[in-house]
Amino acid sequence: MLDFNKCPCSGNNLDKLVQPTILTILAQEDLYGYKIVQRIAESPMFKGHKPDGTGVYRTLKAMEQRGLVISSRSLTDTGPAKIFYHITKEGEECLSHWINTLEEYRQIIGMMLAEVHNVCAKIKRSTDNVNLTQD
Amino acid sequence: MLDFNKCPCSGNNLDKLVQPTILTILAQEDLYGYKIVQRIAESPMFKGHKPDGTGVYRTLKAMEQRGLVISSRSLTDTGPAKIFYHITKEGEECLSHWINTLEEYRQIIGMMLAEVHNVCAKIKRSTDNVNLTQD
DNA sequence: TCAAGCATAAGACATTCTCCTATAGTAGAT
DNA sequence: ATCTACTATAGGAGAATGTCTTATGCTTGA
Repeated sequence: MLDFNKCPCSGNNLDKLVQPTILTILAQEDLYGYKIVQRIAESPMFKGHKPDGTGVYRTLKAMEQRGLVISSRSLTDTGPAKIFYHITKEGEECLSHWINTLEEYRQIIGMMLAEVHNVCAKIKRSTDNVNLTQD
Repeated sequence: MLDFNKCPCSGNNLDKLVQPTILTILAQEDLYGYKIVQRIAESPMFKGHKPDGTGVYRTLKAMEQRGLVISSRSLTDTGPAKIFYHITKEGEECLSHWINTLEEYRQIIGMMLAEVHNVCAKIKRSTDNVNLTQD
């Protein structure tokens, strides 16, 4: 039997939206990787379930190379070394681009939804008809 | 200078939604790979730009292995061999699951949008203030 | 007969994801 | 005192995905 929990139809496909999530977090305050992981976990799309830490650290480094954020080691702190990330002007610009893109995504998903609804309703009707005939 | 056209903030991140798109297409009529590629291209998220054919063919095979669709070679046709795909009961069930998932995605993106809007407005205000002070 | 489009698909490389492991410091419990 | 759990970062490896090139062979029209 098909396990729909392991099917993309049950979600867990919004991974690529981690980047705007990080930018949104950093637009509000400078933070280090570990805390960013926790904040991402709190975001609506992760619902408390932490994303892979390694992935986030690597994403942050990639984002720094692309000039969206800059990092600095914390000097004041005792405890394990933290690497704080600060959003750049380009990062802010990138985030404002995301508004258009997210709006487009929402529209596209809305259109898909309308179509899927439509198609599923048709399927249901024809299934019901079969059942009626059989009864 | 950062090229935002190559940034995910400019879109092209909805690749994983190819599967529900295929299911939606096949829920309406049996079709073969090449035509499916064209239909996907027509879908709102691809805006006329064709997805990679190899990828679609492989996705279809994977979907068949998962029991969402079944294939059959066309017998009647002259011309190059076509492999028609037909949606299964499980495929239809999967598609109906997608309704919930897409609805959730739309909600999540809506929440993200609200937050990004909010944050960008703050950034804009503080930038404006700096400009005012400078003038 | 030549080019363009139809139709499928393997190969190969790049990118991305995820799991496992390693490090090292801190805080609280037993 | 020492042990466990948590904080904090990160490399390595293999799996999964994505994408580009190439190959095959048929059809249609110039």
